[in-house]
Amino acid sequence: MGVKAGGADKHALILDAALNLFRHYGFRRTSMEDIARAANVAKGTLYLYFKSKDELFEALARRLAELIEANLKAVAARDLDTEPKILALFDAKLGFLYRWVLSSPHAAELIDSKAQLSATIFESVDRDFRASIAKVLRDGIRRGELDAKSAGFSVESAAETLIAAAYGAESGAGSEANFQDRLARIVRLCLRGLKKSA
Amino acid sequence: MGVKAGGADKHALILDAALNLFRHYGFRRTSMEDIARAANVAKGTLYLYFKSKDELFEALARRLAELIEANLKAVAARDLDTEPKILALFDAKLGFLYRWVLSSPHAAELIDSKAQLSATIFESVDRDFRASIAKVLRDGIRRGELDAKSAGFSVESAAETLIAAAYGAESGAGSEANFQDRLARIVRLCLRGLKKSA
Amino acid sequence: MGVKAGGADKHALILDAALNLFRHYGFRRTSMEDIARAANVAKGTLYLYFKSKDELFEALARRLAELIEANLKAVAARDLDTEPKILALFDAKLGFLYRWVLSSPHAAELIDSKAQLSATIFESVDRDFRASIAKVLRDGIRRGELDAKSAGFSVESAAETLIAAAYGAESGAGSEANFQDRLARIVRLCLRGLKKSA
Amino acid sequence: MGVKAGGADKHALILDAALNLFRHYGFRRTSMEDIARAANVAKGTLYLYFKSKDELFEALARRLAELIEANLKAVAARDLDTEPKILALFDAKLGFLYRWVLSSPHAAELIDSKAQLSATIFESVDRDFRASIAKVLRDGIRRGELDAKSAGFSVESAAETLIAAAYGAESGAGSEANFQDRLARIVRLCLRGLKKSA
DNA sequence: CATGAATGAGACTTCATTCAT
DNA sequence: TATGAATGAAGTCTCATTCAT
Repeated sequence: MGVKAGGADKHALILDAALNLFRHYGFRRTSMEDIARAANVAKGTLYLYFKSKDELFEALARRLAELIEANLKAVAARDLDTEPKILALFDAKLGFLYRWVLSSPHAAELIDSKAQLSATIFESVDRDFRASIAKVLRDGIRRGELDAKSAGFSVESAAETLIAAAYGAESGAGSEANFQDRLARIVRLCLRGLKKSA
Repeated sequence: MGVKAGGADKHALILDAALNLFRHYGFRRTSMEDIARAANVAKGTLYLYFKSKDELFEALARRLAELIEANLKAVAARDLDTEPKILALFDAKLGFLYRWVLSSPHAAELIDSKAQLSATIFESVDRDFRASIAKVLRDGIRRGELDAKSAGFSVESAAETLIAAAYGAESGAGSEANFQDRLARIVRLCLRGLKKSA
Repeated sequence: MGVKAGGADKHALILDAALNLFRHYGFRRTSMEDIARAANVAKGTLYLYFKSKDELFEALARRLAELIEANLKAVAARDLDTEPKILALFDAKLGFLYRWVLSSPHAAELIDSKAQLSATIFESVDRDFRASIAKVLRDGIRRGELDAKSAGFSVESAAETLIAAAYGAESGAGSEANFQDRLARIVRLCLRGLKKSA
Repeated sequence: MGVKAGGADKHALILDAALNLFRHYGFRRTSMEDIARAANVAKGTLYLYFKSKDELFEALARRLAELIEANLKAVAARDLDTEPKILALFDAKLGFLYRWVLSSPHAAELIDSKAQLSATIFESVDRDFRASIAKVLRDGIRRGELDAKSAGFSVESAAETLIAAAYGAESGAGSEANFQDRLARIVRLCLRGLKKSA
């Protein structure tokens, strides 16, 4: 996952192996045995680093969340126009997620696996993300490009709606290119819906 | 699923029990034993009606698809304005799906379970759905309410984008009310994006 | 089994179907369902004619035994030389058995299935058979062709030994032609061993 | 099987337990649970050593084949007269098989169980065996004791016929003593049939 | 820290047999 | 007699987790 653990950090090594297998075979079809083999450690070793298969999965989710958080921070610092910025933010979160999880044929299972769990982990990321999007919208409104109010939306509602719509870009996208396309079109369409009507 | 089979039609009885359990516990956590118990039949009886657990699931998917198809047909026949019609169509498909599947904490697993399978089964429904949405958009354009072209979309592209966006209404909606709200807002926002810019 | 039951005698009809299936798929791999289907009756009907699967098998064995007994009687009445008569007797029993049972890839299972059972059923056939063979040997001795004594055998012992040897003709014969060949050679060799040493 | 593994070699321990149970109850009537219990291991442990019940059986067959092969080699090296040698060879193969398999009431099933499988495994043993028998016959011919040709047999045909006949010693022998008796008589009778007719 | 043999609950599926019609 | 839907015991195999070394 970007972090190509050499051999020292078994924790990361195991997580890498696990993510890889989960993406290819799904959570359930991947046995602890498989993970151990892929990580070149003994089965028992997994339990030295993770209390259970579920906790291993949780750690994975946590790591993804951290990486996304970092991505978001980096994008937030960049100076971009409204639409490019929105797109960049979506790419930092959704795009990243797509590449590492959603593109898997077992995405659904992975997301489901411990839905509540993931929810907790991604909560703060989601909050930050919503705030970032809202901020961009607010900037756009301040600059007179957008006008949520006349469209009947509060800024928060507009942000939430935009985000929800963007999540739809994944459903059955098939390829990342297609996913990016859809995402761009959804964003474009929604932003147009938020434009000041002359 | 609406059809509360009395005791005669065991096929439906079993499917009802299964859907119920799948929604509550997910596909894998629901054993054939559980289904049998819930349907008040013996384990072996399940195999008189369905060759395997997978086929049982398939039958369930097929039934959902049929019901959705029927819903869509009914809505398509109604005479409504653009936005209400779009919403009604989405409700006939997404709303229905939400109520029976997506609202489950195990929705993802259910959708994933036999992704390819479901894909095949829902293919024709999806096609019809896309066609219906596109038709409404075309009508809107003809009546001068919408103008996809000036928004930079072909009708097909607009329909696809709208549909994708609408699918996002589900992600973490939490409750049907919230889901309906989001859906309405997404549709409103997107349609506004397709309005003729004065 | 020669008796091609028309439709009146369900008893025989079922046995025919069963033997056929047993030969092709073995006792265990043949379900009562299969037999019922092949016999064009309902599963429950089987239980009107046979108390259980085992009893059905038993009836089959009994029928085979009867047919063999009849065969033996017919051959015993024929006027033949020593070797041809021995061969004819073996064909009436072993050959018949080979054609209907031993040639099956599941012969072993069929023979085993209820070994004790079959033993009882075939006991009298075996006794008659041994007696017939012994009689032929005695005739041969009387005619001066054979001389069991100088070979170190009593007539009974010679008969038993010859029969045992002949049973070996089946083991891995592969085809009936091969089986017949082996049988002929074994008989020839053994009879030569019983010849008066000049 | 002679090798009473203490507790270290579970592989052998399991095979011993399995052979024992198979002999008493047959292949199918013996469940993996039974084998596990008899070997004092957990069900899952069986699958650490054998991929499936069938493979367990296969391993058993292979082990028997190896032991027989060793037996044959030992006997082949001994310097014995024609008849004793033939008997010793038969005992090394058939006798051994009788003691470990054929004496079981479920012998047939065991032999049948995976007939093709066993066939492959025992193929080379059988080939060696046939060669050994043929060699003894050839030696006997060279020494002038036997004369296959005047009996109308080639050496190979004589060997094959003798072997086939010997296999008959098993059918319904009842006890090993009886089996050995029959075997001895069959061999004696057949060898007498191959003697030079003065 | 690391190993991997061992465990055993639990899952799916088959099929001989019964019984209400 | 005849039916065939229903039963449920029994069987094979998987895999997360533990623990002695």
